Amino acid sequence: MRYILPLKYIDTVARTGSIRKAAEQLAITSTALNRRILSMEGELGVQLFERLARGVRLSPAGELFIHHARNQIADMERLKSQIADLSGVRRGHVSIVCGQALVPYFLPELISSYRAEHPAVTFSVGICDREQAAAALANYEADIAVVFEPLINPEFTALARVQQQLQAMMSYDHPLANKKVLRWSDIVESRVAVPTRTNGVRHLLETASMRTGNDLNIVIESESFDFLRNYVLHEQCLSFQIPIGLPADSSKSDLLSIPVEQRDIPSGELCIGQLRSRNLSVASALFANDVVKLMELRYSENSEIS
Amino acid sequence: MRYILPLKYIDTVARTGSIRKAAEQLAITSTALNRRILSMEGELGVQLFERLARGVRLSPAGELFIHHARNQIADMERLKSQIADLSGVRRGHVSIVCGQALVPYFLPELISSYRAEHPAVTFSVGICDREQAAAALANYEADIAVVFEPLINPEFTALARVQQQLQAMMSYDHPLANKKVLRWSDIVESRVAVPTRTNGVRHLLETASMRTGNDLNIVIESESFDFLRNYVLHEQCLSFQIPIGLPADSSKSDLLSIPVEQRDIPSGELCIGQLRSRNLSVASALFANDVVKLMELRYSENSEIS
DNA sequence: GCCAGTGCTGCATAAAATGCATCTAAGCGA
DNA sequence: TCGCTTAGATGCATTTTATGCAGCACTGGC
Repeated sequence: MRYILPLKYIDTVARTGSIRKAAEQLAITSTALNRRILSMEGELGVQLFERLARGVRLSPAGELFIHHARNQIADMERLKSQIADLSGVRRGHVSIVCGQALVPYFLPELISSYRAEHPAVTFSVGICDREQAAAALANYEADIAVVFEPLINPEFTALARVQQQLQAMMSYDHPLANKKVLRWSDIVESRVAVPTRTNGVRHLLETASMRTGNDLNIVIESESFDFLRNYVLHEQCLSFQIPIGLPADSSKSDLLSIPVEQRDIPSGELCIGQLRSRNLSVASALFANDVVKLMELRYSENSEIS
Repeated sequence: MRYILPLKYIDTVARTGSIRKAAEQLAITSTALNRRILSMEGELGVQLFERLARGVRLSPAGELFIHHARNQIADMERLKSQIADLSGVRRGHVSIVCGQALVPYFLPELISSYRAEHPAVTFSVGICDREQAAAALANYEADIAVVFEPLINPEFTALARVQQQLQAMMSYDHPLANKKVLRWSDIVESRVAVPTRTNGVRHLLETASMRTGNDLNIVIESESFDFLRNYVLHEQCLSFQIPIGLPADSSKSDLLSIPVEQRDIPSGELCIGQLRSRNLSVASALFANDVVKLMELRYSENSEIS
């Protein structure tokens, strides 16, 4: 869309923090881009960017403007998707950010079944921690975020929340393997492999640790759940996951997972959210709706039973 | 704003229903306007307008587009108002539509006191019936509507509602002048001067009339409350008004107003609303907030006492 | 069947955006 | 302190885009 172009230009400059870099990305000369910005500033009568020696930075007015611009760009996408809908084809793009727990089973299954119904809809999936997820929504880089234990933020609105009881993962020959439920005392006496501090699961563990005064016996810390999982196959220690990150049929797994007593570590919240007061495209809204339905179907009532 | 221009062009064409008329209004040639529309349609790959012999009409895709366009135009206004806010001046424009009851006291008082605080904010006030109010909001011609007994419509969202008990107005020498409360039987036995059917007050009267089977003894029907009011000064008959259309100090009035028993004619709802999912400009939002506060202060709890 | 009114098109012109070469200013390192 | 590099700004020629004029084809009403 031609008429949206000025907004995209400014958005790119804001993201790159440099007119020249943005110009390169946009495949035009820095001169042209520079002038567009100057003329836009002229029309508004306000400086959108502060000029620094090493580039540009959004001014307060620019912050307002960029929010507006991104909103309009997103709105345009939504409009195109709606118009495409009229012609019978359901097109569009859905951009998601999520925590690692969604990666192994939940999202792949859901997206593939969604795409089976709507083949013209494309997806981008970013994996990140809770803070980055919030930033991605705020930047309009993502339409939807699905995160465990989200940071409280008035800018975001939750479409659904479900409780997720912490699960301990171990090999079948682990000393605790015969237990039905793990207590905090079991955990502190075991070696554990845990995710890094930006992660929601780690956050729950830290909270329990603070509350009881018991330190965890951490032998491995990694940002990758996949790595932790693989490590537990080799050394007799515990790792942790939430139900949504486990296979629906637990018998098929090469690892044993046992729920952790809720009195010791309370359930965390898995939350799907979007930027408040933002209108999602048809495709995104529909997909978000599917996520909500499946989340609630699987984890709404009986989340305390593994 | 240059980059919004294409949207304004299309908006104007949609409003006038003719490219040539719109072109005239926009002070360009029809050729230029025509081409802009063609190119926009080309980019979208959809016809925005159906071409008729006598002009153009929005196609389904055009309906979607025009909604988007008006939203963006309004958003731009909001942005400019926010940016102006940064520089310390609270500028902006507030466009209101309302029923006649707001005309004599409520809105003039409130707007003048608002403007005393924010002299750079300008107002436009349209007087219309409930249906027109809904249309004005939907067309983005008005930001806020204040109407009595609004038509139910999922497109609109109410910022506040207060109950308004019907008041009968009469001269001080009217036979019913000594009553504290009027009953339906009093009304049907009197001559009455009533507003036209599009009005909310009339709607309440009609409902009561239907329910009881008693016809009103209508001697004058007028769309102007002002006229009705003046008429009651000359002939001994009843007219009707809601509290918000009466002076705060009733002793200052040249007419007597007596509440109508609620069991006979239930209170109607005075409602301030906006288009759902629309972001108001700073000025509009602030003013709407003032309206809500004053409405609730005056009429929230004790609306049954005149 | 005319006529007024509509949207659309070819061509010349006006306006705007772009690119190139260049300028000025500010941080960085020796 | 003195280059050196990098940033955004600017003058000018060029390309691209938008506009206006004259005229066309079509439609509905009188």
